[in-house]
Parts: sequence; structure tokens; C-alpha cells
Amino acid sequence: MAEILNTSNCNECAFRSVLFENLNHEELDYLNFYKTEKKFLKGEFIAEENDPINEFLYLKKGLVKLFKVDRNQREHIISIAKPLNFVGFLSVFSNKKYQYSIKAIEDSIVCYIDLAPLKETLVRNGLFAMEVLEKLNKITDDILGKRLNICSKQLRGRIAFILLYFSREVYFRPSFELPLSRKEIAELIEMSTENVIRILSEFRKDQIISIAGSEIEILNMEALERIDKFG
Amino acid sequence: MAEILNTSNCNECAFRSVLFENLNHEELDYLNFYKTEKKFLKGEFIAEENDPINEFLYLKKGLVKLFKVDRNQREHIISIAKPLNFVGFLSVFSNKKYQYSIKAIEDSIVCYIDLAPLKETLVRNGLFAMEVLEKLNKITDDILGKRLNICSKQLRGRIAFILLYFSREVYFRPSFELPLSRKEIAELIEMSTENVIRILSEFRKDQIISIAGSEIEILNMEALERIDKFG
DNA sequence: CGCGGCTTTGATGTTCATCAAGTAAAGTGG
DNA sequence: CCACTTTACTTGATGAACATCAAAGCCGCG
Repeated sequence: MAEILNTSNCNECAFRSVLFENLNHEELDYLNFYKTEKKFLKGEFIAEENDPINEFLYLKKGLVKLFKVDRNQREHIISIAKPLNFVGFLSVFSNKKYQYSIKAIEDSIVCYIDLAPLKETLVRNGLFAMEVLEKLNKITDDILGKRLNICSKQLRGRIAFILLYFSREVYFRPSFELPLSRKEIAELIEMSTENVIRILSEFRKDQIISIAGSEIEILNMEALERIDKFG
Repeated sequence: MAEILNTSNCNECAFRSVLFENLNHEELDYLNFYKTEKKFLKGEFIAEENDPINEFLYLKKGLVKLFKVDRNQREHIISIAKPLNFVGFLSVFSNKKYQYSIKAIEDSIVCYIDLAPLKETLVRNGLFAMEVLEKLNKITDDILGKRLNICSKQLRGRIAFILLYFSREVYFRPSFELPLSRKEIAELIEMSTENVIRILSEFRKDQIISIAGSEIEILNMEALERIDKFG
């Protein structure tokens, strides 16, 4: 399934300064020894709910979704994770099993670090632990904030919110290709697929966005921001 | 406003083993020096959104709500915190300011530990940091899980959920006094006050619960669980 | 070619918030 | 302690927001 890559060394990783600022060369070499790097194609599972958590994993490249499936087989997307978001952070220190599934929504590269040596390093290096603590705190803050935001808005506001999210926080451009199907967007912001489509069309008619398949361009940013804020 | 208590020593605190298992006597004495204990009456503010976070705080006794106020003056309750939930955990390591307000919903005692010496101790003692990491992870997992749960249910299911929550996780009894007004329950599970009342009355008519003011008794636990699960 | 999945639009009905009005409870000032 | 005000609670009626159903077009794939 997932292709195992010719693993690069953490010491040379571009993300080192962002993620592991407080580790020295020895510590990095140590973790590097317990590290695997895997490549996933769009649509492939990276982890499945109830799998045991044996590794700490983070996204080096790509885009993934974290989601749960409820008793009616309906998916609920908890969060979209992009590189530098520690994907495995949500439950890695509090649970033995994944509480959700992870799937690549763009071709992705994921680093796997065995959990035991990582924990060892955390215990040995308090600065590193503090760093992880801060990042974890930030990520969960962010997820929870977005969830509260979505919960308290009505549909037009939710669509505006999610479009602004992709534009501002993922692609850094006013035009982008939606990495999610209409159905997945519905699952992310808790509404029906039909209404996702309907409201997107509405925005198109109002000249707020233009749509070509999954290609979206935001034409009137101010209007969208107003809808996000007051909708 | 809040009464400052004759501070007890952390070394003798009953919660020590639960919260600070991995600290030795010296470390505890050190933190104890930077600790204040305050008492709040029901309804009093413990912290307000945008206050600077200078202390790490945790609830020793009582019950508090964490909430935000939106642009329409409507409150949104993020979470109810009970003793042993680190109240200040949500943003304490990721933000300089509180992202939400905290208010006592029962008479409460809160411990304040200055943030700087706490962080110092975290850096010096990796085991302690690891412990905090695990607890923080658990708490945010829990809050997020509940939020997702609430978002994906309709109203009857939400009411069932929140009644079961108080019964199972807060009071450990089938009968209890609701610490929240009907309005606050509405703010916690994102619905209108009128519908909270309506559905509670419905449950009363169906003999699932009995109501006497804020006194609630669950009469038919199985029915409530069914509604929680399938509603 | 035909099948299944994704997208789109319209029609219909349900769920829910809002409005209105009334009662009970709880605080406030004389 | 009682009139007065305010706040919480309650019920019913109405309409808006939204999900669901139905049908049709579109595309990729075996």
C-alpha cells in the first residue's frame, strides 16, 4: 500500500527548526533511527479508528483529513491537517488507540517516529517537552476554536468560513482547487451535501466566487468575510 | 471580590498524587511558594476573555464554566470543568491571553500557580512535563469529543447527552441539582432556551425524568441512553 | 456500453428558532 | 413585610432554516 521512502536524516530535514528546535544532534540521530517515512496517494488510509498508536506521526508534505464514522455510516471530519500540524497529536499521549481515522486528501508524505523513544526523549529533555506542549496546545486550541465557530454559524456562514480557511490557511491564494468533494465539505461543516452545492451556487450567482469543478476563485473577499462574520 | 484563602501547602494537598505525581518535595515547596488559593461564589468571574494569563490555575473544589461571548451578546459555553480538570489548560501554553471567560457555577476554590516557575519546573523535570502533556491531551480530547458529539446530534439527543453527562461524569447519581439554568444549558449545547424547556418537559411527560425546579431525577436510564445514541 | 459515484436543481416536509404572552420565583426598595 | 421590578421559566403559534427525497446530467471505469 503505502510506499516506504528512502528515509532522509532528521538532522537535515527542513522542518527540524520548526518542530524539533530544542533537540541536539545526538537526540535527532537517536530519533532518526526509529523513524520511517511513508508516501501516501490521495485517498489512501494513513490510520484507521481503533488502530493501536505505536508511532508519533507528522505530516511532511500533503494534506490529510481526520474523521470519525458514526453509527449511520456518516463521516464527520474533525479537522484538516497540513504540514507542521502534528497529525498524531490529538490523542497520542492520552490513548492507546486512534480515536479517529486519517486519510490523505492530497498525495502526502508522513514521518513515523516510534513512540517509546520519543517519550524517552521528552522525559530527558524538558525544553523539548515544553516545545511539544506549546505546539499541542496551539493545535488543539485551533481545532476547538474552528469547531465552536462552525457550530455557532448557520449554513452560509459555514461555507464562507471554510472557503476562507482554505484560501488563507492552506493555499495562501484567492484561487485554489478544493481538495474535498462537496460531500466531504458537508461532513466537515456538518450540513447536507445538497446545501453545500446550493450555497456555493448562490455565491457564484452573487459574484462572490467563481466555480469550475473543484477549482474555486474568490472574487469578492470582503463580501465573503462579511458572510463569515455575520452569517 | 474573590476571597484569598489561608493557603495550604501543596505537599499536603489531597490532589497532589493526582496532579503532581512526579514532583518531589522540593519542587512542590518551590511551586507552593508561588501559589495562591482563592474562593469564588457561584456566579463570580474567575477570569475574563482577553485577560492576560499570568498563572496556571486549577480547580480544587466546585464547578466552573468556560465560555465565549459572540458579537450578538450570546454566550457559548465551551466546557464545564470539575476538580482535577486543569481549568487553565486550554490555552495556557499557547496564548498570552485567555481565549474565553471562566465563571463559577458552584462555590469554588481555585489554585493559582505563577506561570514562570511552573514552566521552569516543567523544563527541569521531564517526567512532570510528560505527565502534564498526557493530562492536557486527555482533557482536550474530551472537550473536542463532546463538542463533536453535540454538533452531530439533534435536539432530543443533545438534551439526553447533557443529562447523562451530569449524572455520570459530575454527580455520579441518577438524581442531581442542575448547576446550570435552562438558558445556560441552551448555550452549552447550542440550541434555544425554549427548546431546552420543551424537550425537558417532553422527557418528563414520557416518564424518562422527573423535574422539580433545577432538581432532576433520571427515571428511565435506558430510554435516555437510547435517545442519546440514536436521537 | 452500462454501471456507480459525484454533482446539480427543484419540490416537500421536518426540525428548529423566534415571537408573543403568561406564570412563577426572586430580588429591591420603601 | 408588602408592592414593585426584574429575571427565570413555561407553553403555544408562526415562519425560517434546513434535511431529505426525487430526478436528471455528468464523468470515469471496467
